[in-house]
Amino acid sequence: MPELPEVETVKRIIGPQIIGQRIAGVEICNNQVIAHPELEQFAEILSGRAFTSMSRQGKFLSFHMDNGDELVLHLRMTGQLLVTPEDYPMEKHTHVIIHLEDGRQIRYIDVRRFGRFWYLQKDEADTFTRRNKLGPEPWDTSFTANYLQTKLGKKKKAIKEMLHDQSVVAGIGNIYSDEILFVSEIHPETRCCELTESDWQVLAEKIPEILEWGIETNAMSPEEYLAGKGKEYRNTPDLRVYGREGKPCVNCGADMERITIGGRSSCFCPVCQKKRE
DNA sequence: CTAGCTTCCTGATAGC
DNA sequence: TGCTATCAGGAAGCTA
Repeated sequence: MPELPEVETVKRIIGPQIIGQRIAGVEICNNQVIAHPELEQFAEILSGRAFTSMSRQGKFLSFHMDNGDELVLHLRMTGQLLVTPEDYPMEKHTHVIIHLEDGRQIRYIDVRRFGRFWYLQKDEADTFTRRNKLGPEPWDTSFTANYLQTKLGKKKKAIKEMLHDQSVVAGIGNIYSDEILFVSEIHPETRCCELTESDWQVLAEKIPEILEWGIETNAMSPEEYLAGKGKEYRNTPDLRVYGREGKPCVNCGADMERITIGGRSSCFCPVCQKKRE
């Protein structure tokens, strides 16, 4: 699933291919993925605009337009963006096709159709995307051990669940939360109120470290991306934890275990990640 | 305010 | 072999 590192990867791959390009037309094959404005307006308003830059906030992607408008996209579970030649084979779950003036296309593919587009005109108040509810990026100066401890230190919820709360820190999903807790040597079920000051310090350090590592290992060429990696969002990042139930821990060799926390599967090493007493 | 449950959606996989 | 049931999960919406 695309999390912060994968969304950043999409931005880095797609951005350079489309910046400066003008939109010739928009085809919408499935209206569910357009959240705002109304369908007819969406295609109409995009046509003729040119892309000036791309940015990312948490798991939200933004395309900035030459007139100050902004196209926002959240990929949710299975959303994919591809820049293709005109005659590139069409994938089954293609919902939006943005035609560029040079003939290439930006295609939005989403098997489960949870992803959403919003088009915001310059100065239009964003009451739609909830980006204003996002917490800091992991690299913000405000993202510190003290911030985490103050925000979460009294909560009874499992730390694993709270790492997914986008208002605490933007960008973490189920895969990277497992990786983060593993390198932090914290059991995913540990209640936030049971974590020590040193745990919060480790988390404040490991969260940006793991997400940066994700971005670095995802690095790939646009050709590799189009050839199939775009489907996985990541370039075999060698996950140490996620999906390794029953396999040996890369640190100690013990069998990795899997449990369900807040409805999400969680993998961890029962030896390296002990619960706090 | 929080906790817990449901919804959205399809494809992969498990079980019979 | 072929059917049905379950699971996967980001985030919002709902109830208590």
